[in-house]
Amino acid sequence: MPAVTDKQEQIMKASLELFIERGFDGTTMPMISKRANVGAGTIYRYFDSKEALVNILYQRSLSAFIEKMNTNSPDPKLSIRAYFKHVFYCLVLFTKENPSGLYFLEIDKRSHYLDETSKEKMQHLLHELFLIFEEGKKDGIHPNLSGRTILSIVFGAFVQLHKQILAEEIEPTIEFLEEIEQCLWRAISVAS
Amino acid sequence: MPAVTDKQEQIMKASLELFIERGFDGTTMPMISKRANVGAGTIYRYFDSKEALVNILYQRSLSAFIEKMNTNSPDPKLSIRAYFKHVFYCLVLFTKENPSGLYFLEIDKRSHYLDETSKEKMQHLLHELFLIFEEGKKDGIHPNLSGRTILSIVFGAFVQLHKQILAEEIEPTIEFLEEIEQCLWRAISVAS
Amino acid sequence: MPAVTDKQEQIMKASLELFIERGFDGTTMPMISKRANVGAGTIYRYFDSKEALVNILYQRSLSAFIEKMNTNSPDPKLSIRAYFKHVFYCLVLFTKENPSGLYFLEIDKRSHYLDETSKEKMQHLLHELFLIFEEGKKDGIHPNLSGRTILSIVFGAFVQLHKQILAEEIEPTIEFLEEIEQCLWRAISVAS
Amino acid sequence: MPAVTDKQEQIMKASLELFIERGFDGTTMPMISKRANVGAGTIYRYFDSKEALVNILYQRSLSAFIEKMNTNSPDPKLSIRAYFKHVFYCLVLFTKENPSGLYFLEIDKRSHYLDETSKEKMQHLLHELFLIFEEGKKDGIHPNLSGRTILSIVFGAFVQLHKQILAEEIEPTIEFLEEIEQCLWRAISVAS
DNA sequence: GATGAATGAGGTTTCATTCAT
DNA sequence: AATGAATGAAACCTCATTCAT
Repeated sequence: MPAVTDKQEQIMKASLELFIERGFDGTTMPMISKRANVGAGTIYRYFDSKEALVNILYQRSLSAFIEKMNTNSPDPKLSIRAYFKHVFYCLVLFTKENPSGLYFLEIDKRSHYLDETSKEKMQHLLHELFLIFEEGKKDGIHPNLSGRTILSIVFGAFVQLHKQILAEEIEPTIEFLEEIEQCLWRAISVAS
Repeated sequence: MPAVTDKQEQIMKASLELFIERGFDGTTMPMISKRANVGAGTIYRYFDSKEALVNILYQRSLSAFIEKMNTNSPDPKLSIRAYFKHVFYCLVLFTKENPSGLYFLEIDKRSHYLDETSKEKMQHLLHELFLIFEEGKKDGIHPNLSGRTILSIVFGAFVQLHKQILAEEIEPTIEFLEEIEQCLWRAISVAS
Repeated sequence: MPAVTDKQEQIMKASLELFIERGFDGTTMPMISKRANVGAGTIYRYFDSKEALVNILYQRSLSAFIEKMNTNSPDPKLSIRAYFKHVFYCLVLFTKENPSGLYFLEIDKRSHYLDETSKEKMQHLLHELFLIFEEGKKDGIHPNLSGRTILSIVFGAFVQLHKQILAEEIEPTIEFLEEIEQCLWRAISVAS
Repeated sequence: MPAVTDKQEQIMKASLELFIERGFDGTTMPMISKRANVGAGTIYRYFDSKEALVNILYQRSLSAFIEKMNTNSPDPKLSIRAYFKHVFYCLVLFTKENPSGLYFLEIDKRSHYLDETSKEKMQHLLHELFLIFEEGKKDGIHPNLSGRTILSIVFGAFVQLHKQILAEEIEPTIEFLEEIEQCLWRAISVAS
């Protein structure tokens, strides 16, 4: 990924925030340019179009998340419990560093503004996780839940909690996060 | 609520579907009129504006859901476990009868197109449920989770699963639903 | 060709005039909508885009001209002199009925806004005339001039004269036109 | 006229080419700067604006043409036939040395981007030629054609032929040019 | 009551021009 | 002197809404 200029960073930050607040179609280019403190035309020096912008943000968020997932990852085959904890705290750290980035994990894959690359990239990540959780059934994951189902439960719950946190209706203390992690593990595992 | 004409019904059905598929801002009035097989002007005989339309749909969905919740409701004070099951199957039934209606349960309360009435109505429903789940801590609900947190987990997971079902990536058999209900209960309760 | 509504007619008239006065790129949609006394959006009910508009006008002008050429056409094989007179007075009549239409005969075939259909249609007309004038060499057309050259001379001169007439610097009396016709025939024929 | 720097020359060459290919309004400053291999800002070191640029080019082309016309010019009063030949070969030489410059001889004098100086300069040249061809009626020029008409025929035909040559649809051999010269003379003269 | 043609405000995007480097 | 990033006015086009039929 090439070096990113100052203006470009401002534009990406402003866009992400606005896409969270108002969605893609509810965000206008003038809104972005105003929030980013740049001229309307400047956005087009860095991004071909509004669609190109959202797709680049999407793919960047996804890449950043994947990179975090691959860093210090425990082997899921040794302990799915440890791996789940890893996934959970990746989500936590990712949202902490990049409070608006998580938004992209919840966009419907069929969104009319995502291009093929974006869709495939997300599909690929999900598929890898499916396999890992399927495999995990040997080691504590509830055998009646498919990998896909597990991901829906965990991501769905996490994203919803994150929204509450952003809205400052919930405060994410360390104790709270530990509680949630156990709670989601209980959901998808067999009692041990 | 006054009787609802045929055309009005077509318009509401088409709007709901489109709002799910493309979001509020991504849906245009011409799209709605075409899908509903009515003239563009006809929509304005029944709804003052696009915003009025989405708010009426939102409030209708909410009312329908609340009515279902109040029908044959077990007393949460007698058994929070039974009450939770009731809530869960209300969600299930509601989405079955009204596959697009659930969308409105997930709209961010800060959505720029919701009016005060819509927001308050949702706030009111959530508050009642908060109280019930808080109370339920005496009776099996995990004491470290706030009512708000519980709702986020349950709704977040449910909505995400529902999306997968709509996308036909998961099939909602009776066994599957029972499994999910237990799974979510495990998440929010203390082991018994 | 389908019936043409009133508004559509106004738009086409205004566009043609403006394309003559200012060229395609120098004409803006607001200019057209103002001259045609319609809203900016109305133009798009009838034409997909500015490019579609100019191409439809181009092809309509060409068709109208071709139709005029095919009406009461003398056989070029019998007398190329008579046929040339026919071509000349087709140009005259066409520009009289449709003062801006002639513009389209002079647009460079490589214009960046003409689509393939437009280019081919013009190419086809020119090709037919080439052949006729080539053939006419047996019968008075100067043998050293190619059909293409003849057309360039005749059309080039005619269009330039027409511009002067539009600018009211020349008055097109009947005598004047007869003079021009003879003058252009002298140019392309061998003295008889 | 001041010495012309290298960059300035590149810019003028690129502009002329593009104005021919795409017209004034269809040519953008970025296109010019790219074709001229200079920065966008550099153009503004040499020319105040896009309009100033086109007017300078216009007037330079005109001056160059006038200078060529005044060099070795035969006296039109001695032989209008010789003078016509001179004019014709001035056009030929001028377009050979400056293939895009001729473009400016055909621009409609009412072009919205020409300034008063440009229009007057052209008007002046045309007026001088008018007078000469009017005078020539004593000496072979057809008495029923006004000077203005004669110029329209000759310039119109010439410019159209030049376009075909640029498009490489006609090859301008010496024989061809002689033919054309005679052909245009036939058009505007009385048979001798 | 129902329609869809018409509108113009406002959307996305381009481009002539400026100015810090 | 030369550059090209930055700008915002204005381009093309869309769409919520109105209204004559």
